[in-house]
Formats: sequence, structure tokens, C-alpha cells
Amino acid sequence: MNERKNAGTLRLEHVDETVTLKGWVHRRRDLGELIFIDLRDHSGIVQIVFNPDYSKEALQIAETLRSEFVIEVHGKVIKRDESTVNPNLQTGEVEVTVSEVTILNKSKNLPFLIHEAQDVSEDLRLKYRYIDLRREDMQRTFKIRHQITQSVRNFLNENEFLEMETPILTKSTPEGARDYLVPSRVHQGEFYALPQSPQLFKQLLMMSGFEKYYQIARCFRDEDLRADRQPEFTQIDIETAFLTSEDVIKLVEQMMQRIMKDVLDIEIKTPFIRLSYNEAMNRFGSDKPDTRFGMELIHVSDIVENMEFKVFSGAVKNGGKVALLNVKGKADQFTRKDIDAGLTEYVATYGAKGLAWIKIAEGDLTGPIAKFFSEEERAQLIERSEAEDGDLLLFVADKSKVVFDSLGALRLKLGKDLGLIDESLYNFLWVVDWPLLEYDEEAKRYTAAHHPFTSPIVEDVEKLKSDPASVRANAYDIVLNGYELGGGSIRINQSELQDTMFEVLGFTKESAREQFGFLLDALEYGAPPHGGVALGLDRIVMLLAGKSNIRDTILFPKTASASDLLTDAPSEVSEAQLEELNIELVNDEE
RNA sequence: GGUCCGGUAGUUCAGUUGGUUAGAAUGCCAGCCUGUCACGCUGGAGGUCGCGGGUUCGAGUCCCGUCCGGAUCGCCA
Repeated sequence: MNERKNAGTLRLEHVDETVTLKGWVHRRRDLGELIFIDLRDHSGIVQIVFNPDYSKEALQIAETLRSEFVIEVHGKVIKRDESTVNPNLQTGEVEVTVSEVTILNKSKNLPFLIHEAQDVSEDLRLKYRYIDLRREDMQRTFKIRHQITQSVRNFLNENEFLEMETPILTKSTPEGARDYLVPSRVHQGEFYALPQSPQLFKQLLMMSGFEKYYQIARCFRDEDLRADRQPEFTQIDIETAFLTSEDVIKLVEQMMQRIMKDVLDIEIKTPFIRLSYNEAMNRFGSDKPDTRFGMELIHVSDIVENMEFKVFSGAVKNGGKVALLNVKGKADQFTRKDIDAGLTEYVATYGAKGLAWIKIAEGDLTGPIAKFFSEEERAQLIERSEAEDGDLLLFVADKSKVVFDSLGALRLKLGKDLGLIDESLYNFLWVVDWPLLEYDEEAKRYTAAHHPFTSPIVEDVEKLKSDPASVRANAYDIVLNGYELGGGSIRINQSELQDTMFEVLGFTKESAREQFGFLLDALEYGAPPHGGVALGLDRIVMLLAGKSNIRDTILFPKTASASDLLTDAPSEVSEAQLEELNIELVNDEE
């Protein structure tokens, strides 16, 4: 008995070899006394031939074969006739003539076709995920995922990192995202939480002296989903002792360089561009800018602050701002209706009350609001926005946040719709100098922009109490093509500073102790300076595999309502299970 | 929690102003076919129009509710 060969690897060099193949019937072409089957295994596809000259018995069995039957065949690799070579198949210069075939298993008709060119609805794909995963595109994506994790491991291992595992059953902390809770049977009425990230444990490991830690870590967050957000996701989690933020940034740049080389054979340049948070917001209206195209925000508050048009001047007087996008040379592609209905409605979702517009023709402003501009304002606007004939200027006047959010989003939408984005680019960048704190209007207090263990930058520490809003974090986010790949920071390693931080965040001493006492204790026993980073593995796979949603990079993902259509989770549990946990369900009739 | 889009043969979709027997492609089944590779040809089967209610002489089509999927705002590193 000869050894099994991989179907997709057969080439001219194998001609005349007798081989055994095992795999799935991908397609069958029955010509009567001659049957061709594309046999698929994990390595690819090869054509096998049934012909009465080789074996009448095999041909008879071949007539009964159907899509996705699992078969084993014995036969001989032969060179295809010149005229019958299939250039679309890697194995297209050879085929296997079958002398013996065994059906290892049958298959029912499938709910959808594996070789289907057209898209199948996603709920069906998720319900039959094990079939969906047989598709070539899915196989390719998960090979890429594997290559990325191997590349990461190789790189970090070579740099003396240790791969370590932290608990999945851990302590609930109300800061940040909502926790998934797990009831304790032994301690009735108490709950574990699944980790939102291994943040505190990796910091403790630094205090334990491991110095260089990493983990391909599963994280859980019970928040609403998006195309790029799942309740359960994986991050490449890294923490180091004694390294500065510069060191961590350099390390991540080298790691990304290595991944891009290993997986896509693309050389990317380092160092990556760095933008301060303020610059990112001002230029792109986003803290994760896509720099594959221009059309940056143009700020004109100073030009319009006194103009007749109250929407503009009023916004500035009320402490807001006015900014615009110059859609170069595309004015004739937008009708008044396109703008007033379509685009205005789009920015409305970001809170913009309107979208003013001006078209440029014969060196001057045209459109309904053009008349409000004085000669001087006209000239200044044209100069500032570098406006030329055929340009369309789109204005938002509002609070800063609304201007940034709406124009930032509109810029992305127009970039996509107008085809301005060069899809071949991989634009990495860092966003640095983040605000340490954000004011939460609802809670009437400051909250940590990253998490409460993020260190302020040294120069700003003294302003923590006097002017919290102006304190910058020693933090950095890495962005690729408009997606946040991850972020990190240097952590607080002095207990006095950590105490101050909790104080600014409005924690009482008691509540800080109750939630994070173990960390505060650890800080007092020789905690080294430390910091690290966490990168979203699923998003990296998504971008490198060219996918537009994160579900395609996760083997068994959840739907937008966080259910698993394959296993039907979450589901009710038995009375006995609940009783054991001392949990009683109440009917929540609104 | 909000907004928007979708749900019709196994699958992907079309279905006009509310009107007779709900179509196409593909898949499936059967027959024919020795060089196909999206094989071809002939024939056939296949429908709870997501579900519930309402309007109407009559509903896939209009209205209300509901469930499911997707996008997105809020939320979330």
C-alpha cells in the first residue's frame, strides 16, 4: 500500500507514480463512459479520471458519487495531453487515472455550494460553519491567521519573550467595558468575570520579574457588536519591564515589519509616521486616520467668525468651530439633492445639524450660501481651501466633537465612494500624546481614556489635580488603513501616583482597594517601570486577508446580536443547574 | 436603547398600480453522452412568499406587531 499524497501538490515530476489520494468530491463531470472528478483535500484540487480502460468497477462507483462524498482512490499520475491542460489549476498539467475507489463517507445535498461564486447569506454560512470553512477563501484566511500568529511567536521568541497564560476566570471590574460574568457554585451569590484583557495580570508578571511577556490572549467584552467587533476576540498581548514607550514602539514596528514580510512578502518602512492625537483629529477628524488618501479637514473658524451667515459665525461664538472638506474637481458629480438629502442625512448620524456647501466656478463661490461671504472672506476661503473651479466644499459648523466626527466620517465615505483610496497601500501610523482623562458628562467625573493604570507623561504629572483635562498619557495607538490595530502605554509603577490617579477618577480609597487592592499592594514591593501593548489579532487578519468584517477571520463567530447560530448559544439551562448555583430567574415584564 | 436595509424554490435573486396557475438562474433527480474542467443535451421534481394580526371582493405587494440577519449611532480599546 502506497502512502497518501496531497492532491494539490501533484506536478509533472510525479508522472507515472502510483498514488493514493483521500479527499472530497469537489465537482463531478459525467460524460457517460468517462467521468472526471475534481478531488479536493486541504492542499488543493486535482482532476481524477474514471475510464473503463482503467477499471470498469471504479467507473461504476464513480457514477454514484456526489458532491462532498469522501473518497479514497488509487491510481496513476499521468501527463495530460497538451490540448487538455487546465491552466487555471495548479495541478492542471497532470491528472490521476483511477484503478480503485472507495467511498469513505457519503454526503447529503449541501445547503449551499462550496465552489459557489455568488455569495451565500451569512446566517446560513454561520449555521453550517463547518461547511463554509471548506471553501477555498476561508481556508486561505485561516492559513493567513496561522502564519501571522507563527510570525509573532517567532519574532517575540527570538527577542527573549516568554509566552505565558493568564486566568480566564477572574475578577470583575466595573471600569471599562461590561464584563461577562460566570456564577460561582462554591461561593454562592458571587461571580467571576471573563477578562476584558489580561491587563492586570501582565502587569503583575512584570512585578514578578519576567520582564518580557506575551500571550495570544482571548478577551471578552459584553458590548454591542460591529463589523469589526466581536464579544470574544483575540489580542496579541505584550508587556515589558524597563522598556520606554520608544522601545515598545520600535518593537511593535519591527514585529509588524516581520509579519508583513512573512505573510504577504511586503517590505514596509519604519519608523511609522507619528501623529499627536490633536493633529490626527484636526487633520482627519479621527483618532485612527486612514492616510491612504488626502482630503484633509480645512479649518476656517477664523475666516467665518464674523460673517453674516449665522450658522457659521454663531457656531464659532458658541465655542464650536467651522471646518470643511474640499472634494477636488467633483462638484459636477453631486446634485443639490445628493448633498441636501444623501450627505446631509449621513452626517446627521454624527450629530451634525446640517451640511453647508459651496461649488467653485469661474474662480468664485456659487450655491445658496455664497452670497453671505464678503469679498475678503471669499478670498480667504479660496486661498485657505486651495479651491479651484470644479471643487465642492462641504462645511460643518458645530461643537468641535461634532465637526470632527461628522467630517471625519464623511471624508471616509467620500474616499470610498469616489474611489480615492489606493487599496494596495498599508499605511501604518502611531497616534501619540493622548489625553489621559476624559470628562464623562453623565457621571460628572473624569474617566480614564485608556485604563486607570496608564502613566501620564512626566512633564504633565503635576497638572493631574489642577488641570486634569490637559494631562497627556504616555500612550500610543497603532493604526493601519483607518483601523485601530491596538494600543498600549507605559503603566504607573509608583503607588503614590496610582493613588492620585484613583483619586482624580473619583474613587474612594476603599473602593480602589476593594477592586484593585492586589495591584496597589504589588506596587509597593519593588514594581519595576513597565509598559506594553495589545494588538487586535482578528483585525490584523482582516486587513491582511482583505476582509471587510471580523467574522470572516474567526472560526466560529457570533452574530450582531451575540448569538452563535451553529450551537444556538446562548441558551437556557436546566432548573437543576440554576439551583446548584442558587440562581433564580425573574420574569422581567416591562 | 435608537436609526436604516433585508427576509420569496436547496441557493442567489426578480416579482410592475393590490388581480387569474408566483418566475429566472443555479443546484437537485432521471435519461443520453469517451476529453470534460462553470462539461453539454433532453425531461422532471421542488414554494408556510420569516411569523402573527389587520385593511380589501382579492395581499408576496398596503398597514400594525413580532422574530431573524446585516450596517450604523450610542456603547466599547
